[in-house]
Amino acid sequence: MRDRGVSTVGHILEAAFEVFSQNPGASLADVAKQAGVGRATLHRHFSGRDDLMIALTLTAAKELDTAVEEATANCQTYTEGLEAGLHAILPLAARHMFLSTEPASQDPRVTEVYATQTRDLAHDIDMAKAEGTFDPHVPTEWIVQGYENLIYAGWATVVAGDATPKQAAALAWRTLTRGTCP
Amino acid sequence: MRDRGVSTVGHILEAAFEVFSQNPGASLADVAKQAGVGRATLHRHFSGRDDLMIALTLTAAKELDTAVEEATANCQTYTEGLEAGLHAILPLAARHMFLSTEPASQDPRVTEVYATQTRDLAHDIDMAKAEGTFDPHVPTEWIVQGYENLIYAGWATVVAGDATPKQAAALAWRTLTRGTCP
DNA sequence: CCGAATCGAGACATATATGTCTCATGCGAG
DNA sequence: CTCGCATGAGACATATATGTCTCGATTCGG
Repeated sequence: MRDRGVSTVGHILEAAFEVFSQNPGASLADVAKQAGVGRATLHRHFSGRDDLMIALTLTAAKELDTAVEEATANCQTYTEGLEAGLHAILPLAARHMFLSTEPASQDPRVTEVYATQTRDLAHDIDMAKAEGTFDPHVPTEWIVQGYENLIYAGWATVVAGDATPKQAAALAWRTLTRGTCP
Repeated sequence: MRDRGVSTVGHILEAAFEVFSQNPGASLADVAKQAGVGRATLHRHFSGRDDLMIALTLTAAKELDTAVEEATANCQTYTEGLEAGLHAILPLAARHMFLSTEPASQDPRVTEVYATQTRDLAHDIDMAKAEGTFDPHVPTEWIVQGYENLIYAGWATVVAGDATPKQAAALAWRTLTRGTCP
């Protein structure tokens, strides 16, 4: 197999992340232009908008998975893993957030990916509860939401120029665990 | 002036909040249908999509302002005010969140409203810092982001059926101030 | 060098969203 | 009751997004 095909698909996906991050309603022509490919070429690889969105979701999930696995490889506890994972996810948050505002895809692979991600995160949080990191009286569902949304808050802070990714991740973790009190 | 005109505009705005909350890319026809008015009637009151979005933004800002002012009328401290404001804002978050993903409007009224909101919140947080509620070493910009995003997290928790609005607001405030540690 | 595959550009048809217009209807004011 | 006004329904034109197709250029393997 030539690598040109793979490269083209990669360019399109990368361009789609950039364009849709800035404007979720952008046209496929905008994506093709950003990717530096013809509009027809985009359609050669993705049958349409839905198909592209599904590919973006699966790509994003894989990127996330890889980044988290790599970051948590040497972690001894679930608590450390969650903190390291937060640091790993934050720089990737921008490209993935627009997907959450997308009308829910009916594709079974997409729904399964989301379910797996949430389930795994909830599991790790439950384990971290057992390690004494989180109050057992606080619902795990809430901590999941807090984890995800504080990552988004961190990314927003980075975009605003008010922190580096590392600083933002540290603030997010501190807030989730100890809050912002003195 | 008859009240029918006002009522129609109100219905359209209300419908737009509902429709765009679920699908930011919905058509104006969808909005008109949800509002129970003709498509032409919508165009009689709003020149187009942009005009409608601006009206939604200003309406949302006014709703927020009213709710917060009412909730904080009897508060003695800035800290109490922030907590009461969080409780007041959370139930309204759903209708406003989609506006933040909208491509930034160039309308001066919109940009000014956003600037004022953020400035006021930052001011209150600075005052609450002086009251000892927040660590002065934590950037105010971060606390602003945390405040806003934990509200969103709370709303998401409510939508998921995992908490009541009151519970979610309490969890958000607790997390922002003390975190989720035991 | 030759052939196959892929690509960019662009023409073309279609679908949807948008904006404007007309006309008949309903409802309240006078 | 009659008039006037806002409305609903729908026709109409336009713009944009989308999906398909063709053709010539480029690139890589043989």
